[in-house]
Amino acid sequence: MKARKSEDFDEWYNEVVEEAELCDKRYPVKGMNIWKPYGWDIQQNIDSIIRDEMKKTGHKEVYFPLLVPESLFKKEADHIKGFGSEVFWVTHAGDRELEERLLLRPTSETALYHIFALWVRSHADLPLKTFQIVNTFRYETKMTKAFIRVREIHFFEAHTCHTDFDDAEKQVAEDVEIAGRFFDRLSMPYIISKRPDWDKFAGAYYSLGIDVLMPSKKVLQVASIHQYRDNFSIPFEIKYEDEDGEHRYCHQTTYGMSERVLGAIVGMYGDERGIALPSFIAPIQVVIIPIVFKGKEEIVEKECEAVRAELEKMNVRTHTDKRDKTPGNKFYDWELKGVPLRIEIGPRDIEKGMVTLATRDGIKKEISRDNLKEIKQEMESFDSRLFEKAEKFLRENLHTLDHLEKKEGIIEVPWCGKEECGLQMEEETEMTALGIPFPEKSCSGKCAVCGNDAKHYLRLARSY
RNA sequence: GGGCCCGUGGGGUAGCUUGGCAUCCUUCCAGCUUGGGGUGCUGGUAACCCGAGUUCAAAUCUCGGCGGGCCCA
Repeated sequence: MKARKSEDFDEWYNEVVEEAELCDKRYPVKGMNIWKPYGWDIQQNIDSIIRDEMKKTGHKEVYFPLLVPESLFKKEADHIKGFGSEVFWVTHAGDRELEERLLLRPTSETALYHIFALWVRSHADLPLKTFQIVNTFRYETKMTKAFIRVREIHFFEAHTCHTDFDDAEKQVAEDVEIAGRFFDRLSMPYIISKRPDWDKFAGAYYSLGIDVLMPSKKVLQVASIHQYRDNFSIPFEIKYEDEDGEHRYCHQTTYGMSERVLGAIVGMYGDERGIALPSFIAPIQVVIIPIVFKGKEEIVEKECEAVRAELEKMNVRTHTDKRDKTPGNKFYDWELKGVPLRIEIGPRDIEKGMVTLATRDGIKKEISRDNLKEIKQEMESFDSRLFEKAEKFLRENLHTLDHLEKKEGIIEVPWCGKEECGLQMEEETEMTALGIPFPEKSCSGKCAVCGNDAKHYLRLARSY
């Protein structure tokens, strides 16, 4: 690594995603990178967390087509207004112009809801809880950045339909819980904010944004939860017959996340040596480095294999690095790739009946060969150290103020709730309004702009 | 949306002002050596983003495209 994380985070980030072999940025279409095997492995592990959560909460996995006819896309007015300028169009097949243009989904509402209208007939069909993990496309005009702003997005989206607003609200609450468990697995501290009306999702009644704080002290939105009310069900005619034979429109919600979660992991836990992975998603949780001396190859090799087998039996994902490189070289390699734990086995260890353990965050100790169970415990404490470090950073950079003041990180200032005051705060601080804290935090001060009684805190930060 | 900078082996670079021979480091491959924090030596593979123009001659000058990075709204 050439760039230093502590000095130039953005440059460090650009370098580390390639050096750690997460992606290859040389594909000749802007904003479309290649997932390398190691990076894809990690992303698959992240996906499996949310897939498990979805299944546990009664969502069914679906997979809808990539192309959406123009006529469907145009059904909800705000939605087109929000996404219209960033869709990729398919206009030709061979050299014949298509009768109706097709677009690559920037998100899948319009594709799904046309069909939901056919699936939902009666109250017995509700709630309808679905999700899919697909690629979506947005023509970003701003600067692209690996995993953080891309044009082909690896997207998780849950879509639900409900009998009424209250039932949809329950879904929003469940989504908040799911997010909590999801980010816990990743040892990742986050904040939830109810987005201001001028910044909610195109077509939503309201939006909750989940943000994390990157080392550059800019926030990164990693997930969103939307309450649509009947904004989509009316134009798409998603109706059901209730117990009394009345026809009613559904209320809907969505929950979405992307590979930005991986971007956040890279940014939040990495250091000058490379990335660091929470053990739950690390493709390799323990790497074994044989310390080979001439004449003792066989003993060392055997011992490594025995340890590997024992760890595998404990369901620890283990890899032995048998490459013909010096140990120091291998240490740097695996640190770059963020492997949580490293075990070194050499003649000295074998004599003593020990193995040498080194954690990715720099703790080195010996553990008894007969007590490899400890490894599980070591992984857990590694994960909690990751969390504590990131949590401390978030806490230190979240400032609750009683007046408007430009600060690094996230600020919370009293706000009367009027759009013009909010917009003025954005302008004066050169920050983006994230919204009001969720759950709501009581605020008794005076609006930092107009001086009237404040209704909420408004959170602001510079953002990616 | 507005402005600025940049594209040379896989990665990082020198050369460009003043047109002609493309430099060094690293990675990679082969061999020996070494092996508890980037061993050493020998040999090898490998590059001027694309297109057009100027010219006897273009990495170098001009225009366009594509790609990358930064700043401001």
